[in-house]
Amino acid sequence: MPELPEVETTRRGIEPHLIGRRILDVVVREGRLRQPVAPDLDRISDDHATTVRRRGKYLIIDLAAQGSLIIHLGMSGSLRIADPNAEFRKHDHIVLNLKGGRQLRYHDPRRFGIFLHLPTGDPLEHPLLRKLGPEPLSNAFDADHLRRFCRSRKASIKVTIMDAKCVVGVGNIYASEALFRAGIRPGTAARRLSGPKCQGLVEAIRSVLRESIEQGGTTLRDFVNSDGEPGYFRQRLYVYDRGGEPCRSCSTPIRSAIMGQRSTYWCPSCQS
DNA sequence: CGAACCTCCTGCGGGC
DNA sequence: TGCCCGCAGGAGGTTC
Repeated sequence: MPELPEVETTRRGIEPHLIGRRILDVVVREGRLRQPVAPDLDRISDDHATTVRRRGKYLIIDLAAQGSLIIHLGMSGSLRIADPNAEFRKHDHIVLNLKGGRQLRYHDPRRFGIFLHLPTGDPLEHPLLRKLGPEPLSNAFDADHLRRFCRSRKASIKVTIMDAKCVVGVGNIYASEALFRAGIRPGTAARRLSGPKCQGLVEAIRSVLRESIEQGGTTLRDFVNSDGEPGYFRQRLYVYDRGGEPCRSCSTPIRSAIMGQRSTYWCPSCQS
């Protein structure tokens, strides 16, 4: 499931194929995503991308003349650079034919993703992006910010760091992993986190995301990069999806519970 | 405002 | 072996 590292891996993969490369045409094979895909998406034909950015888990492709594209991979989405002669797979929903004999394919079995065209305006001001919290790898995300955000929260720290208004890009996998690194139990009330604990958690979130990006993200089932390859961070997960298995640090069985309607994992010995 | 819950969808895996 | 059921999950929307 794409979180920040997987989206960043995708961004890095597609960027060199898109910048300055003319879009010959667009084919929407299945437009029923989380929001309907614009039926006139092919009006971006003959245009080209000037930048490929990421904001949280959203990808933004700025076009030279026709505004921008906002793409979210949802639960099971992926963007791949493909050979136009390669057969379509089930769930290849949107195809951009690029000059130079390549295709960008948006693939999304569960169709929780988003593929929007904004003809005009700043994509960062779009309602989906406008209220997002700070980027975890930016200076705006620090212990002070986290502490202030947590202060008014009755919810657990795990649910809190998954809230995009607190910090973007931290999904279910990295929430559990970051809390393990920081030695904080996921069920701890957010408002009860001390300053030093907030500092440690900020650093843990940053390090786990950075390292996962270096490994090309985490592949549990669906995620592949723009070349169709999986990410390799899964083998570095300490707690996620390891319920009942021995902690990789102290051998205590990893516990799991549902928090915020999401499966959550922690080591009862390493995290207090 | 925050918190809890619902919803979209398909693939997979457990159980029988 | 094969079928069926339930679950997984990002995040906006709804309700209280």
